[in-house]
Amino acid sequence: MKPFTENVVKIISSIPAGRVMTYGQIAKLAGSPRGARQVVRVLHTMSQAHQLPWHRVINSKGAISIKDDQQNDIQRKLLQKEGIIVDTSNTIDLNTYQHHPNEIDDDVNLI
DNA sequence: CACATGACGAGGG
DNA sequence: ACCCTCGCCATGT
Repeated sequence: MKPFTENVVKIISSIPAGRVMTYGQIAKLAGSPRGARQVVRVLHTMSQAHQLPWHRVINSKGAISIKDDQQNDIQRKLLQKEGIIVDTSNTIDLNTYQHHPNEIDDDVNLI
């Protein structure tokens, strides 16, 4: 597996339940700042074999991006099942749920 | 090598 | 805030 693809797989695998990351954010961390579309490709090709939490990846606006209605529905339900609130326009509040890998684990252990 | 693909994203109207 | 266009780029064929 090529480095970029491998990085993307690792990053996506590391997203905790109840949090999300954006395509662009993942691409940047994986070493290709403008490679958001490559993240999409990785999701298509590697999701099954690597059992990726593909549903935790959304677009820069915080919205679920899948066009197919049924798949879109599945993603929304998977996210809600993890406690994430998805509003009526299929959007999630990034300030609340976006995962930033370098930060200290939140909530519980803050002073 | 040329070209198509794609669950994107930034910017402008 | 919505809609569209255009640039983007790792891979596969």
